[in-house]
Amino acid sequence: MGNQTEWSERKIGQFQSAIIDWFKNEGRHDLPWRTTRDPYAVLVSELMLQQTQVATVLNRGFFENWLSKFPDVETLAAAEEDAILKAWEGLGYYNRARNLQKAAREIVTNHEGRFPTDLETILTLPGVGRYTAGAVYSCAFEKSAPVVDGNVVRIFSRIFGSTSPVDSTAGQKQMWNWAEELVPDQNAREFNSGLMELGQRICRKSNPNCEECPVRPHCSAKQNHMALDELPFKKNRQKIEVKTERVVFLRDGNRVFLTQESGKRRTGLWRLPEISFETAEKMTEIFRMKYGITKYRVDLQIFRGSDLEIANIIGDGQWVSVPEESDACAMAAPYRKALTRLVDNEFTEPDWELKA
DNA sequence: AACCCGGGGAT
DNA sequence: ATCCCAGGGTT
Repeated sequence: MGNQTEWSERKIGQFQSAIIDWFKNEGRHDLPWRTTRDPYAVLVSELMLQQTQVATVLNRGFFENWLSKFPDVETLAAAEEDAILKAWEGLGYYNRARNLQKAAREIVTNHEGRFPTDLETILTLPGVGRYTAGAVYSCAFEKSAPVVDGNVVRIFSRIFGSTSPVDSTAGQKQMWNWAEELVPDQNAREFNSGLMELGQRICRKSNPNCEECPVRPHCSAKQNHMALDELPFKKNRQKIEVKTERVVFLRDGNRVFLTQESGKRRTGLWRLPEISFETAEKMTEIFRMKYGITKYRVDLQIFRGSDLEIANIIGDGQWVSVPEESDACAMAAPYRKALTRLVDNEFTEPDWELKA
């Protein structure tokens, strides 16, 4: 398999038209980021959608909420970090929110507040890689640039029956070469959006709906009866590690003690204070839950503490009122869930103790 | 090239 | 329980 499709101009044109027509007829044109051509709004959507499913952004109103709080680059550039993290709470990959603000600040200070209109300059914005630059360029400015996301990778690997690993530099390069060759000069927005939506809804990871696929005649994997579920081929699967995390629930009346993350992970977000194994040994465990983060499977254990243990808490913290101040704190999803449940139990059942 | 960064939807 | 999602940045 070389770097070119070896498709004729005529076949390429048929493929492009099939995708564009399918998008025009079957695409979801009501998605909030598709009813606008504001490049800032499109950028917001693309950052939110990085490694995040459409349903997650859509169903919880993250996009609309963000734009209501930060309607333009000037507002976002001037916003407090606490506010942007709170608006991003639950989406994960919180550096995306910080990068979005950095990008807004660069547009304000380096580009006179006007969103850059050429692909190369868009690509220089923080948090914007080749995919996001191409998506903004084609979807907001309706100009031609290739995009390769997880959907496009899946479609191309099946269309071209490619078994070379996509989680490699060579495999990625191949994908981008195909995208460059296939993206049309006109209607790049419809083509790129259609390609991705086709991957999301028809050319799915498992159980693809080939019957309704507009490019089925062009699909090498389908025509050659290859196992579609095994494409795209990947060589490496990540190994999961198990970790135990011990945190403390400190309550004083209607206030709880929280600390702020300062490492590389979930930086700036508030959490239940972490304690050592030795400190935890002297306390009573009241609640336990499991959650996954990146490559870890975390067993989260929550202990009841008193003011005396604050000296043993890692990092700086402060007492916050419940629910007023605690609701305003940006917290990672597991701690938000735990706190909600802890507070709920605490104020309804004085001597509760729950470990499952 | 390998690794890190969250959380959840779907199976 | 596992894969993977409208990826990008750092090492």
